[in-house]
Amino acid sequence: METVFDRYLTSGAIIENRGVLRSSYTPDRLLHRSKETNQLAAVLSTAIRGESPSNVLIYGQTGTGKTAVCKFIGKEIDKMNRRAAAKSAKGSKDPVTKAFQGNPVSYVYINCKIVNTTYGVLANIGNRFIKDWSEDVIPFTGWPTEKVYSSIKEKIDEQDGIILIFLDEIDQLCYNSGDDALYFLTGMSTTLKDDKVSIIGISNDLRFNEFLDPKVKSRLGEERITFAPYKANQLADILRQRAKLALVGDAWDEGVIQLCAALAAEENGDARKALDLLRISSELAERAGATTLVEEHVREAQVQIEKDVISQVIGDLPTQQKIVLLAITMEQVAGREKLITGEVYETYNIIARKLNMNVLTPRSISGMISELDMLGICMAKVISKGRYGRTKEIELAVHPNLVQKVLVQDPIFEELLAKGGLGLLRGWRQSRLL
DNA sequence: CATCCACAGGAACTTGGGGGCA
DNA sequence: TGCCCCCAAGTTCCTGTGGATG
Repeated sequence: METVFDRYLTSGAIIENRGVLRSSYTPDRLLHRSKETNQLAAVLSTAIRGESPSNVLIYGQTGTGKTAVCKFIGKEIDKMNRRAAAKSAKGSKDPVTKAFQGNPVSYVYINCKIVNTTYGVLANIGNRFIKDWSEDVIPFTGWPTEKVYSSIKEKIDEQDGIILIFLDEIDQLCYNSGDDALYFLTGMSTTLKDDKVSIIGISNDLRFNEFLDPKVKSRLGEERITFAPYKANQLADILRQRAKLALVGDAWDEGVIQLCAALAAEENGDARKALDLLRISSELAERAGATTLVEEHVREAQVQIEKDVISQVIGDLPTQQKIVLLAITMEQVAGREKLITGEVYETYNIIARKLNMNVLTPRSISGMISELDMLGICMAKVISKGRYGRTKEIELAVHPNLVQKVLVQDPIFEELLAKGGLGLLRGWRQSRLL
């Protein structure tokens, strides 16, 4: 019996192995990143030899392979550990293995965009490292941070071997909770009996550590590795490597690869973007029933990605921020081109009351407008209107229909938008005057 | 040229919901 | 049960400010 899922579940005419096209997939061989991989391996190998490990800061824009290289290194460490374990029984004379046996290496990878508090980072390290603790000894909240710190320090002290802590998007950690966490972690290696903790910070913001405590800053930045953006031809190599693994042999050609690479190269050589283009265009092509991927699909994919990203961001906004966005959108639909903070607040106030939501203070709304600006959903420029004060000039940066389309899916806005759409504002204004 | 508007945006504090520990 | 902690979201209080206006 045929179901609606069949055509999507059976191996497609174009895609054979979808996972390979995701940017989170780590291939066996990283193309065009051997220099960086070797640099990192060289720094970390001093730790493996038992010398005191350096901390490393890795810089590079999004999609330059920072995370991929770190995950690759992680895989290699796993390999080494397995090799050392296998050979230990026979009393190996292999010098590499010998070095490794003396200093087994373990590592944690933490994404600081997700775990962005001092407590969270420390608890994560504790829960993943401590061998003789059963899982999740440290609760996700409850303990004093100091206690988390001292107990993991104590356990690490007892344990043999080197510990590598990969902190991806380390800048997010600093924005959110200052340098407390890094202070703890960089301090850990100095207060332990032996040096055996190394922090590998990954950031796409070159200036994130400017305001850190100088001591933390210098300890953290002992070694620096910078990742340059990929060139178009390098991106093409990467795409070709993945396409061979992921796509049906004769369903794609060089032109498609070149186009994906060229479009991504325009966006600061972002490999993630390149892979997304290839993956989405293959999916679009398959869904359209095509048997070969052509350049037209790639162009469609580009439009699609753009829209998806924005929809995703808007959909994930907290309710109050959605109300602010709706206020800006409705004003704009009602014909106002440039709003100021006060006007947005007034409209926000009306909508929030219509929805029976709490009405927040102007200070909070001001902050939310700035956030919408940072997310690229609206543009908010601080201007001075002289006698008439200093404020932000606010303008929507996305299409109002897109906002409506996304917000209508939220049950909170469903009724309101289904009834009157974005044009309700004038009616409300008039009824308020009467 | 000082004034003063309408906020910007930092910082400390509060609230409410998660939890631990004795 | 009471007192301790963590954390995010929001509030309160605050000082700062570009430039049209009188």
